[in-house]
Amino acid sequence: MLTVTRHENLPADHPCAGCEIRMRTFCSVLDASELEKFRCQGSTGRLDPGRPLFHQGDPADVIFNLTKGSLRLYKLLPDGRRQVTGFLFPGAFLGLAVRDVHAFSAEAIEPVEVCRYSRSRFDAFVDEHPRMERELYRIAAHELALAREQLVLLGRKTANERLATFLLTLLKRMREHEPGADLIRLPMSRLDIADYLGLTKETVSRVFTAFKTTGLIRLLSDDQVLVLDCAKLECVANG
Amino acid sequence: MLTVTRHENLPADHPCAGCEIRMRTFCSVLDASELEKFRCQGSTGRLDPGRPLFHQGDPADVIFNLTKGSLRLYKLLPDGRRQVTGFLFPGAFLGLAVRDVHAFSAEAIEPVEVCRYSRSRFDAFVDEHPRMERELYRIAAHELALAREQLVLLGRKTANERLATFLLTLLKRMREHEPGADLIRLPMSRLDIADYLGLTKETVSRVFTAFKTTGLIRLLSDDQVLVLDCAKLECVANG
DNA sequence: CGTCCTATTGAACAGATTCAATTACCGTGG
DNA sequence: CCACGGTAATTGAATCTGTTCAATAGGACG
Repeated sequence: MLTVTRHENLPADHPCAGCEIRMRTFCSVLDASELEKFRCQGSTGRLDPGRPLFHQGDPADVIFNLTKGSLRLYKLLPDGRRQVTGFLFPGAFLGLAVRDVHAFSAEAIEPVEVCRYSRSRFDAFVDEHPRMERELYRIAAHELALAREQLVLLGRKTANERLATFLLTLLKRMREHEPGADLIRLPMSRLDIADYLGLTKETVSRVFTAFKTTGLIRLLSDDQVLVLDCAKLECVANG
Repeated sequence: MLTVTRHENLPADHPCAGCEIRMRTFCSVLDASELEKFRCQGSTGRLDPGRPLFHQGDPADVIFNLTKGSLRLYKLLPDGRRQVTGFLFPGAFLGLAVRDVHAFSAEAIEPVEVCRYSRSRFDAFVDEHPRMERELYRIAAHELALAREQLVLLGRKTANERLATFLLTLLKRMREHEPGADLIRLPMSRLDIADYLGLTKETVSRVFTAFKTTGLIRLLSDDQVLVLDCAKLECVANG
């Protein structure tokens, strides 16, 4: 979602003080010591894989900074069909719903650590710091652009194109941290990927196999993908 | 997208002065006479059906208030596949891209009238009126929520569910203006609907026929749908 | 009344799903 | 160290939903 940066000015006892990632989103407005003001009591949270951080419909009175692990965000249909709307990685903020309840659920994919902040105190801060509004707007507008790209993927792309696009997005994210990287880690299951791409886990698996066969990727393990031919993958991604 | 309201304080020579709809979005901050400050020279625009207001990639230096008619917003894949990301109706604002170029194209569906405003003057105004930022954020967050609902539709719903959901959305919009209404006008073609719902025009047509056959709707004409059984339509929409 | 465009309908087809079976992997305990 | 059990991933075959391509019908307009 957004690039991250090292933080330098957190109190030593801060739960995030040991982790090297830090949300850059608010950096222009909010440094880490400012952020500190909104910390909740018992501000650190740990989640085992599969555990929910919150569910759709839960009151959105806390905001989170994901400091370790990864999350899936999803919506459910009444009969249980699931659409994963996104994956979050360390550095991401979540819980910034406009409504007072969450519009989707958030679950840990791997062991997760989050920092909790008081929503009401954060809101009050925003009231007093108008430039924060601009930051929030920027974030929402960025997410909106991403969501619309995903509309194109879900509405018009084939299974091959979907998975290729997905892998390239992850690769691009990797390369923001580590230029030239070609190894993608997939903490999420095939089912998660399928529910993100509007496919079934079987189809995702078959497309992985097809990409292996055609020399686009190599699977080092279920969750480690080596991108062998990035250019060709981009061709596949865009039809 | 957003409810509209009458305007009372526009100059008599304003191109929007004759139309009864007005964007309510900025009402808490911006009244119509304020908005007036951002008007461009030759601020009224008219568009014939099928004509573009702007294309993906065009510089986003003007913002528009749609005062008459309707627009489709869409993105294209290199090979011409199209995903319609939304339809806009009178009262809608558009052109508020964060980037300096548009991320999608906008075309008239019916004869359209827009009011043009200077983007740079508007931006300057926003700089001076922090509460505008909040308004912009609210809008973006709302659109984001809608886009995510559409992700569920495209990723996980069947053709029947998609069309039922679409008709209900339009009906709900109608009923905000006119409670109890059961007649939907469809200014867009079957192809537009198909490209919005991730289907083909043939499938859309077939589902319309199926809905007619099962007594859910009646087609008064190609672009007039009478909803006969709203409750049952809702059942279809949610699986 | 004829033309043009859109919508509808039909029939064959295709891509993805479903259901079922097999394989691979990982941690546990003998 | 290896056998075992459980979970996730892969593969196969049949099926199905929606697409594609083609033909027909319907409406608006000159």
